[in-house]
Amino acid sequence: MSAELPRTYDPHAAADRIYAQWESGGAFRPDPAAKGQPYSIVMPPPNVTGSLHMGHALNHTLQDVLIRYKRMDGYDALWVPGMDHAGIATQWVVERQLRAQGIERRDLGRDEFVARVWDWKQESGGQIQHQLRRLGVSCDWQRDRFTMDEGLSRAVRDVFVRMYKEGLIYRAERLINWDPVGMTALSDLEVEAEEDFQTEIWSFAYPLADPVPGPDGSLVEEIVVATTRPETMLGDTAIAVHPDDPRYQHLIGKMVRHPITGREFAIVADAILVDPEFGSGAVKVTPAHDFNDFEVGKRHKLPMINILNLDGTLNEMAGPFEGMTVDEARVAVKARLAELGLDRGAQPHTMALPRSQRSGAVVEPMISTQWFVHMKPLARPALAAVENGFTRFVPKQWENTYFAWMRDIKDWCISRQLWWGHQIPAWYDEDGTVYVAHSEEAVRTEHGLGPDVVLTQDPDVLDTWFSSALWPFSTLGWPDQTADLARYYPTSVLVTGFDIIFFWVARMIFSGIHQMGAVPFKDVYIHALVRDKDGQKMSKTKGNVVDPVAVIDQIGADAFRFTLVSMAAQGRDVLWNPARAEGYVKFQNKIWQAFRFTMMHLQDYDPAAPRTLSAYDQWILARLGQAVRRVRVALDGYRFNEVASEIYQFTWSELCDWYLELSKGTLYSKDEGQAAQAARQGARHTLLTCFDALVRLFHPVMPFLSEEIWRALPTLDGADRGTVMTAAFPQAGDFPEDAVALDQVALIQETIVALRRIRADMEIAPKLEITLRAADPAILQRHHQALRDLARVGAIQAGGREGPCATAVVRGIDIYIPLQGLVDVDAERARLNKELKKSMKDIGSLEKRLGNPGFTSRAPADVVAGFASKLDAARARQVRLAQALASLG
RNA sequence: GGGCGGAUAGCUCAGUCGGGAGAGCAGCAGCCUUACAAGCUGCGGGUCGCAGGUUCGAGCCCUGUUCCGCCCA
Repeated sequence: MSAELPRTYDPHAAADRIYAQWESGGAFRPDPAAKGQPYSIVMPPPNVTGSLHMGHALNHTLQDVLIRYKRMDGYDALWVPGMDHAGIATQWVVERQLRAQGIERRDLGRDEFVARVWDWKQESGGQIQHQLRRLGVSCDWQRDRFTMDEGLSRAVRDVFVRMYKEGLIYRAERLINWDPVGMTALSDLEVEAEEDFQTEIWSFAYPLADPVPGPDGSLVEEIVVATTRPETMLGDTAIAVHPDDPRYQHLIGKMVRHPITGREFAIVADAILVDPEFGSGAVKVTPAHDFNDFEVGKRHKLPMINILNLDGTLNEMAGPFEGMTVDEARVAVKARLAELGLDRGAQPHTMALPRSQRSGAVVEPMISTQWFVHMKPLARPALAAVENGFTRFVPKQWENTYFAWMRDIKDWCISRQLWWGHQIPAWYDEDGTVYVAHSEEAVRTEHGLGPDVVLTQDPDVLDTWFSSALWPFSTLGWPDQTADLARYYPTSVLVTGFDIIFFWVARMIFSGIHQMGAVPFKDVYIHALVRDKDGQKMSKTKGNVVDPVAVIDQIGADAFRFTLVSMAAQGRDVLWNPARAEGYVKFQNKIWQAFRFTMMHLQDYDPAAPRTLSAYDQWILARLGQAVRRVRVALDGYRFNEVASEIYQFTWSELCDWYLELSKGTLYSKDEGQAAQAARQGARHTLLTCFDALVRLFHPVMPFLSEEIWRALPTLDGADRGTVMTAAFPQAGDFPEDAVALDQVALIQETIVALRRIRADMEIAPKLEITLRAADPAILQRHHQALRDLARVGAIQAGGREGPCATAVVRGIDIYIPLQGLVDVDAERARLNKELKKSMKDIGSLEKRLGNPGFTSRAPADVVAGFASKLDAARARQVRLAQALASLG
């Protein structure tokens, strides 16, 4: 059989085939008949325009690890996949394609354009889902949902109508963020600050309508203001100064004249807006184009003058500057004011420039009528839910981020001037009266409007996140009371990145509470961003993007996943380092080699034959049990890097480095005696047992490799094993502790390590056998084979030191290695001196600690006792080493 | 300006009771030993950012501080 196994593992050979078998075999679907509780996850829906990036790969790998673990552990595990319609992004993709054919969106008309978007979605949308399959995700594709599909659209309309009727959604004229390139309103969250934008702060003078005497008696004819946006002065409707500023007391309430339009307006006192330390201490106020000024306008009942068109050019209110872009107007206004002799100079200035997350355009605050969600009433229970632990953030520190945002929440602008998305279920009659209902028909019925009344639906669509906020229940069939909804809501855990805590997590929480009366998930596991190995964010412009699909092509999904899992430490960025990945490719191969070894020795395995288990067999099984316990604890605590670490350590450092080597003596023995045969069957049985459990243990992380090995392993009854996906996840109790075996093998390991060290230090040729001598060699003799195989020990004799010997002190026992003809005595003397020095340092530190009365009296007794016994052992060792040294003369 | 996170071996990072500092990679030395040279064996390498404090005892807790990153305004 082993002859059929390739010498090296090819991660690509069977991956696609295995995945197809899982999927067609229904292994991804939940099993309501499972003995355990439901365990459910809804996938953060990737954008339909997206392709797989490292963040997705990490996100989905972690979810897959959890869902595979729980599924194997007997839970009725459901993982719902899906995609997001990504309003702006998708509209842009399709618009760009049409434009390449010379077609403009507006020429097609709305219905035709939306139809084209659907066509595009059918053909090339969602390639990310194919890429996710490459990664091995085990979500239930039969439950695949899309935020624009019929069911979810109904949920969106339903929520909108309900919340409108509850007064939680309203339409109003407000200052909003306007994207002049995307030509749509944006929510606060969709505006990103470009930090460290270098500009200037430019000062100019407003002439007073009537000059007044200043404090010193001279005539004051102007007031100087400073701004980073000179063009907005066309919309100024006040000047503000601090009420306590002595420089301006005499000007409060006086009027200035607009140097371009001639309008007159007042100098007002406002303690909130004005920082007297900043600039001249006087601020121009443009209520229609600045959020702070808007508040000032409300406080002082100032008029609002909108100077911008929707495309960002200046409108008729800008007089001679009409039609210019903001940038052009800035230059022109400055020039005009300079001509008028009002320029008062400029200073370099660094600021944060608001940009649209999608289009990159500079966002303009603009007065506009839009739809909003009234947030305060929704935020209150959403805060309480997390405060009271109904939803738990992991790592916990993210709760603070959530709280901070929720406590200071602003109303949410949900309307977007786009065509692709959920059109707002609101209709207007010719008087502009608004009616909200599920459909035009419902509007007519509910409001008794006859067919003669002309109704027009609101052309705007809803923010994509409005539908994403419903995802945990809309995907399960809500508003219908489906069986899925009853069984799988609330979901068990949400796995996502911290960058969308506000966009998505928070909104799902208040939506779930409001619509369902229960939080949407019990845990939120927040993972980090994937950066490059130098900690830089991956971006196309930097050219440091790593394509996960290319990595999978190169090293396979399993090694890729294992790498991601091993790097997913809580509260830390994931720095993608190819060197780490390379290490796990080697690990994958290591598993393969151990598997080949196992299969080689299982050829003659007979489950029915008598077998005896050696101390090594019992030892590795006990260690396996410990590894299983630790892996489970790590999985339950979302400590993914520890999961990887435990699997790696056990497989390589315990199973391969020790057990396989220790078992060779038995396995390769030619002894045909009954005892030897039973021992061989015992070792074979242990190999099978280990691999059988080990592949189940690492299946959630490395699904393909585990499946290949699982299917190749023989079964006790010769029956088909089925898929490892639905095999039971190992329990620690399957492999009980065996204190005697653990202790005995630990002693042999220590002995072997000590002997190897002596051999290396003293440069004893690897092929030369050494002789051991000890006062009571019984235990060494019992493990003679292991000592021979792992440390080239020849004879083991009873006795003490005779002639020049090297000395190993293991657990207070002296073991002598006669050096006759092996090595020169000086080398051993040097070695012993080195050991002795170490030992004395050791004793010094222990004595110091135990000599401290504060320690002995205050530290817990078991801790003190622990150190005391360490000191005893260290002293004994020192004596032995000194004797050995003396014996060399 | 407010908040959060990080700083531990040459590099990348673990370190969840406060009880003698760890891994992988890199480095050095030796090995083709019957699963694996994508391997095996051994070795060297640390002022746990800095300064205080609490404690018998601090990488870990507290205060301050420097630098880096992120979020919010």
